Amino acid sequence: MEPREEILDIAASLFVDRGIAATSTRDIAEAVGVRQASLYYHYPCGKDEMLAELLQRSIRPTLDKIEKIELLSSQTDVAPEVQLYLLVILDVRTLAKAPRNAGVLPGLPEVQRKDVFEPFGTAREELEAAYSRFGSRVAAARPDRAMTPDSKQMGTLLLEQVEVVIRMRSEGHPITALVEAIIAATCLRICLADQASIDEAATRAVDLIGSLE
Amino acid sequence: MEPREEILDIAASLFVDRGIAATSTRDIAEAVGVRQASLYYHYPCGKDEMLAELLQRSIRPTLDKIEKIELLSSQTDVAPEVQLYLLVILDVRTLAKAPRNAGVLPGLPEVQRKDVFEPFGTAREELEAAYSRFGSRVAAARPDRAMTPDSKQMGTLLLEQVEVVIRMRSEGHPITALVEAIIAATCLRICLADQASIDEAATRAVDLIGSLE
DNA sequence: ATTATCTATAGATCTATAGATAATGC
DNA sequence: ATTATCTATAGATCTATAGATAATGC
Repeated sequence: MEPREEILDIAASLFVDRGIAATSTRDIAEAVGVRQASLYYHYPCGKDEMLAELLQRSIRPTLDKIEKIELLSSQTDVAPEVQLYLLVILDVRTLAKAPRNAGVLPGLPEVQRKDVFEPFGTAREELEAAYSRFGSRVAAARPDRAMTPDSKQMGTLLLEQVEVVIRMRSEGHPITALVEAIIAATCLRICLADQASIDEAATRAVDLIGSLE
Repeated sequence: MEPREEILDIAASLFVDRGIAATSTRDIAEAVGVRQASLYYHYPCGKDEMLAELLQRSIRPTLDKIEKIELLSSQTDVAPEVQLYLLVILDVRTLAKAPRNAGVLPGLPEVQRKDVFEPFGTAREELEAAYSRFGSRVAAARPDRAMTPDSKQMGTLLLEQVEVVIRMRSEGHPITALVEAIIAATCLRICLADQASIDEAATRAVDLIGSLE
């Protein structure tokens, strides 16, 4: 691994384990096996620059996936349940694969207050909007509307549901196919989908997912 | 409010907004309107002591609630679905009322590494064990066991589900009765409860909750 | 005498820069 | 000449303590 990449990887693991402010440039340098000042050769702006790069990379490949799903849905006929199921599975997998579980970083208050957080924040809003759109479409077809959250709450609830993956990883749980399926099913249930349509969506999604990854 | 209490409240809000390491004793003192050194009169051990007290208070009143629910269930006949529903609602309300949304603190990596975290950590494990126990009892009665997580995963999933409340508060969403009901219903669905038994549990829970609060 | 604050500061970090050194590639 | 590291350090914090001061309660 080139030095810049190695520094970033080690910074990620320290940031995730201890937080940003609690990680000094010296800590990073020591873990890398280099002098503190040498980090500035690769990252002239220090920790913030490393953080910015980590956030940049975690601005989910998922945003691209949304476009792909919507494109696919405009070409062939894909039920709303299947669209949501696909989005959830792809997002869960992205989070499950993120190196060092870097998905925790955007949730840290000290990170959210930094300037470098901004682009990530707007990207996250787009993602939430997509969840809100997909979820509302599933719920719209249901008879019993009493328990339906408004569409903004819906977006938040679905996004939080998917991000449970981040917390499971933090606690050391492996993200198995069963966990994936449970989270996807839970999301559909939040939109009041019944068991039959969930099972069907799961089957359809498995067929389609290859063409989206 | 007495000074010690006011300091704690302001510390909580700064810790939640910026993290612990990123909040200096000076920041706290300024917000309180007192000199930095004066904090040590009330909190001789500084920030760690404040944090310890905040964690102490958030070691959920919920642990008491578990005992109450189990006591009640041993006296009268309470369906497993109702027991879980009650636990979730009481836990959600506890988190919803926590001052300054202090429930975020135990989730911060810098907090988890501190010595003062330990008692909180074991309390959280007890809570997770209770969720695991309650959830497994609901799932045990269901015919379709394929989608059931093992009981350790179950505990984590349910606990994470309830803690979505913390994240919703962080994002500014009010925790309405509808949100409460959705979270409780989602927890039951994770245990594969069907809609009819969820509706029934909700009704029964409303009757019983007064005697537990 | 006790309580609650203050001022001043020692000592410990931590970041980021300046300038030296060595190795590599043309 | 460029690249990648190093040593040394200025300047900016930040914590926690010592000791002074003022107000309160016996």
